[in-house]
This record gives sequence, structure tokens and C-alpha cells, in this order.
Amino acid sequence: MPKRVTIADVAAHAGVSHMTVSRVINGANAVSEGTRQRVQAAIDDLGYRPSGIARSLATQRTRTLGVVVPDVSNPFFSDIVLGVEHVAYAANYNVFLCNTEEDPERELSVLHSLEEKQVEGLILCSSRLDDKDLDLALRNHPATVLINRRLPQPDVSAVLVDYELGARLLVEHIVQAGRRNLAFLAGPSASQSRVWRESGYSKALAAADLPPRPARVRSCAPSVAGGQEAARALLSEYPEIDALLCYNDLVAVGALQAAAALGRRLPDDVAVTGFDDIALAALVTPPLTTCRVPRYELGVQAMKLLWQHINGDSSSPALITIPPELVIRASTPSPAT
Amino acid sequence: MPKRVTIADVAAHAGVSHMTVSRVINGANAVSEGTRQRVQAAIDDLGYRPSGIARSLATQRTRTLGVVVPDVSNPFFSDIVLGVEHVAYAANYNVFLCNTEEDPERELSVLHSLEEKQVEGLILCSSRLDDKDLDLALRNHPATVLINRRLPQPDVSAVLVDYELGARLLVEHIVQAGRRNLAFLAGPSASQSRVWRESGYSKALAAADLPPRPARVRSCAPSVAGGQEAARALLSEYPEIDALLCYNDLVAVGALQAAAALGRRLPDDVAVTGFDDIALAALVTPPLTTCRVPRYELGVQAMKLLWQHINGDSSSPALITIPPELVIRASTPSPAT
DNA sequence: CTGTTAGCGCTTTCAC
DNA sequence: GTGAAAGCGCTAACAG
Repeated sequence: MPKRVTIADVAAHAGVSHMTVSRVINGANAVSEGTRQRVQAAIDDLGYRPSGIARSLATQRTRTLGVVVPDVSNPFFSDIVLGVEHVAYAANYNVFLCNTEEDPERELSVLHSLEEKQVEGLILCSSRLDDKDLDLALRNHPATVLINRRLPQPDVSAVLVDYELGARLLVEHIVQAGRRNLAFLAGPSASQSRVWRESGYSKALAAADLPPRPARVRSCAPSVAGGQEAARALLSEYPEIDALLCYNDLVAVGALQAAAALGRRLPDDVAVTGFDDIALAALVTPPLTTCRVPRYELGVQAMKLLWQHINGDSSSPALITIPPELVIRASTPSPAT
Repeated sequence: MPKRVTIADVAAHAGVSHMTVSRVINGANAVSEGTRQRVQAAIDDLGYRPSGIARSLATQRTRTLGVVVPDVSNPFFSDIVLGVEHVAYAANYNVFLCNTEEDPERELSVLHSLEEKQVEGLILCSSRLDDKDLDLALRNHPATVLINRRLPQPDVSAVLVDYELGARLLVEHIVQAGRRNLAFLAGPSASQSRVWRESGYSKALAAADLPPRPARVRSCAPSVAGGQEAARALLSEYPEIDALLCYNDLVAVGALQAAAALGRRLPDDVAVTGFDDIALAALVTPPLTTCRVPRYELGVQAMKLLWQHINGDSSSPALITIPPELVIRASTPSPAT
């Protein structure tokens, strides 16, 4: 390993003190043009690159952030990460990406390791920690923005999706299309976003003077397989069902497949809606009516908020709620029908 | 900002020297059980967390890695990142994730910033830099593993996919199914992996005694839209085409759509194949025959290789080639047909 | 404009 | 077993 070239090497090479070199690399103006050039030449000659570590220790700033997600390979989160990283790059920050793999222990562990790494800020998506543990784990972090999760008492900023609104838009659309026998493939029972979506579903049902039918709300894994299974069961038990609202697009694709396998015509016999609008949604047959969640934008907003906190512009916590948008495709009949 | 608690605070609290605290947090055995417990109590009391920055400066180890991809929101790369991060986590490393957004300038810039951050290793996917720039940019990095990219002269390890084999498997499958009029939607002309795939295509064509027909090799954007456009053009110009081999699954989905729009039956009139086997491939109509690239595995292998280099177990560079696997679905006729 | 002196919070080395 | 001293590579604060 060729020993790293340090500021002292550059200083010697240029015949100045290391302080002058420091000034040059930091763009301080208090350096004469002549020496600046000499130092710069030495830097180039030696291929010197300042040590971020030493710098961070001296300045107490790391220009480093942590982003924690359950699983980057999930397009929902990878889009968020992209948005965060894009803004972070522009602000000259590097981001540590950590996957929790849905494991609370691991989530705590990465939160601790990010603390040791001295991240200046943290963006935490869909935390699986309970309020108490989460609060504790964030206590030592200088700045945090939560995505898709709120913390009640303590003052932590968050960027949220208005899932309740989304569910309502979807139900209204379905009801306007003449459907009366809705069912809800509700996703994992522990999920916070499920609660929001389910609440929107119930409220919209009530607003449309339709009876709540708890039996037609069915938990399922948030996957194609989960959707298939739940849809098959529901359609068999309640053949009169004419619309399946799904937790997310993957579940909806499963529902699509199950309905087709049972000989139901789509959307004439059964309408299906998804949620999120991942790339897949537009590409299945029939294309999915869904509710678009602007994931990249979520990441961007979260990062901008974090940026403000880091810079103390707005030390007071903020709650940003982002409205999702109805996207009508062929898996639901048009209202005219 | 509540001042960070340092090793000195813990030492004072426990009534020992900071050296003893250091020993405790590093699990050194040369500490009596009694003082160890007293120190541990102080650590817990104060919620002390050692500064990774200070540690890194003293030890010259950061336990930090860099992963550079064109775009995390592309499932191809997010799966790789997941594999890398999984192994890195187990090895107690944190990873900086950087997107180049396909911009060589930005790629250079993140490579430099990772250098300043003192990453101990680097995994670089599908670099868009030319050999010279790439070589230069890696020169100061202590350990690097390339994915989907080779560097000729200098000794840099790489994990590669045998795209040529994959293309050959696909062509053989198509030819066995009785198709003779193949065309190739070849993807972006600058891409290295396109070169490999195209070479496999040509060789397999020759092996099957089919004439090379350069006009039926068409560049296209690596997206659904790109595939639609190219397929529409090819099928219009050469109505006799009975099989479309596509650069990747997205292009294939576009081809599927274009063929259907032109009234072609799938796969009876036109067979279509993809590449990669992203989730989408199994879910479109008809499901895509494709070639599975084990992306998570790519990430895992790359990280294991990097790990070896970091630990000097194997300082000599290695080239790992991973074979893709034919996945037959309904977008191609069965060989019996 | 430039250099000197102190740290940043930890580990390494060597005494005791 | 424990501690004192020095230093990792840089910047802050002051001197000249």
C-alpha cells in the first residue's frame, strides 16, 4: 500500500507551511496568487487528495448522511433513495445506504452504526421500530426526517403520503363506475400505511352510503402471490364481488391473475385497483388503475427538509404530506359504463 | 446541539484513564473484570458511542465502502446493491451509495469524493468512463471490484456476466422452435454489454447456419419505448421476421406491445425474448422468455471478492464470470411446435 | 499574506 | 492491569 500523501508532503514539496496548503484546498482568499499556484502544482504533482476523515475530526462535520430503508430492491424505496441521493449530491453530501431487511434488530443496529459514523443527518423510511425504541434510537442523531412514519410526542420531521386520500379517490372512482360490491386486499396487518389506506377505504365507503363489510377486508402479503391468494379466496367466498381494491400494485397484479384464472372478465366482471404506480402497473394486462405515489419526489422533499435542519434554517420539525394522484387505466371501467 | 460525549467523559465518570475505556470498548482482555464493569456502566450511563471518525484517523481504517451505480432505481442495479450491502453489513462495513446518472463527469466526481471519504474498497458497476480515465480514477483506490466492465491492461478484479452465452442460449432456443427470421433489438450502441450480447447473437446465428443480417440488428433505447419503436420499424420493414431478440426485458415488453399492435399473434407469428429476468418479465402477457442474470448474486460475489482484497488474502486480481440461465415462458413457442 | 501552536477523539507504544 | 505520551491529518485561532 503506497503511503497516502498528506498535507505535510504537499507543503514540503511546495516549500510552504501546511497551513498554506490547507488554505489553498479550502479556497481561502488569503493566499497570494503566486503561492497558490505553486501549491496547486504540488497538489497536482503528488496527486494529493485531502483526508475527509482528518478534516471531519477537525471540523466536526462529516458531510455524510444515512438513508435507511427496509429493502433497496423494492422499487418503492429505490426511487426514494434516488431522490435523496440526487439532492444530497448537489449539496456535496455522501449517503450511507442501509437495508433493514424488515428486521427491527437490524434497524437498531444500523442506526447505531450510523451514529458512530457521525452522519449529520438521517432519513429513515418506513421504520419497523415501535415508538419507544425509535425515539430512543433517534435521540442521539443530530437531524432526522422520517418517511411514511410519524412519531407522536417527540418532535421529529416527517414526509408522509396521504394514503387516506388515495384510498378515497380510488373508492370514489370505483363507485362512480357503478360498482357496489367492493373488497379490500389490505396488505400486511402490522403496516402503518395499511391503517391509513384502510381508513380511507372505510370513510369513502361510508360517504357513498355503502355498508362497511369487514369480512371483505382481507390481509395479505404485499406481493403478487399474496394478492393471488387473497383474491382467489375472496372471489370464491363472495362471488358477487365486483371490485377489488388492493394494498399495492403487486397485490393488484396477483388479483388480476387470480380473477382471470377464475374466469372473471376484467374489468367487466371485476374491477381491480392498485396503489403506488410502479412501472409494472402500466405494463400488465389490463393496465392497472392505481394511485401514483411520487416516490422520487418523496426522497427529494425529505432531503430538502433534512438539509434545512442540518443548516438550522428551520429547527422546528415539519410535517409534509404529499397527495397521491389517481391514475385511471383499463383495469377499471370508465364511469360512463 | 448537546455536546457529544467523548471517551474522556466516560473515563472521568468511571474514574479511570481514557486508555482503559478504549480497552473496554475494543474488547481488549487486559482489563480486570471489576474495572471493565465500572467502565461499561459509565458508558451506558452516558450513552457513550465511540467516534468512528476519530477511530478511523487513529487506525487508518474506515470500515466504509463505496458502491457506484448508474441508477439505483433500475432494478438491475438495486438488486446488486442489495447483495453488496447484505454482505457488507455482515462484515461490519457501511456502504456509500452513489449514482452516476450515466454522466461520466459525475462518475469521476463521486470516485474522487469516495477517495476523500477514505473508503477501503470500491464496487463500480457498469462504468461509463473510458479505459484511461477509469484506470486513473481507480489508481488511488486501495481495492476495487468492477461489475459488468473489464479494464484490459491494469489488474483490476471484475465480476462479469456471460452475456455472450446468454445470447447464444436464447438464439438456440428460438432456432430449435423453428424460427429462421430473427432480428435483434440491440440496445444502446455505446454499451459494453450490448457488444457482448451481439457477439453471442452473431456466433449463434452462424452456428445455426443462418446468414448474418446486419440490417436486422437495430439499436434502441434500453426502455419500453425504445423497444416499441424499434420493433414497429423492424416488423414493418421486414414482415417476414418471426422472432425478436431483445437487449433486455424492458425492450422486450415494448416489442411485445408493438407486435400486438401490428396484429401479430404472440408467439405464433412473432416470438419475443428479453434479457435479465426482472420481476416484470413473468408478469406481462404473454410472460417473457428471457435469460436470468443473478443480480443479487453478482453483488454478493463482488463484495466477497472485494473483501478478500481488503484483507489481502488474495492480492492478485480475479475475474469471475457468472453464467446467466435460460428461462422459458410463453413469449416463445415450445421446441415441439 | 503566511506560519505557529493547539487541539478534534481516538489508538499505539511504551512505562510502571 | 493500568496510565502517560505521542501522533493520525487536518483546521481554528492567533501571531507576525
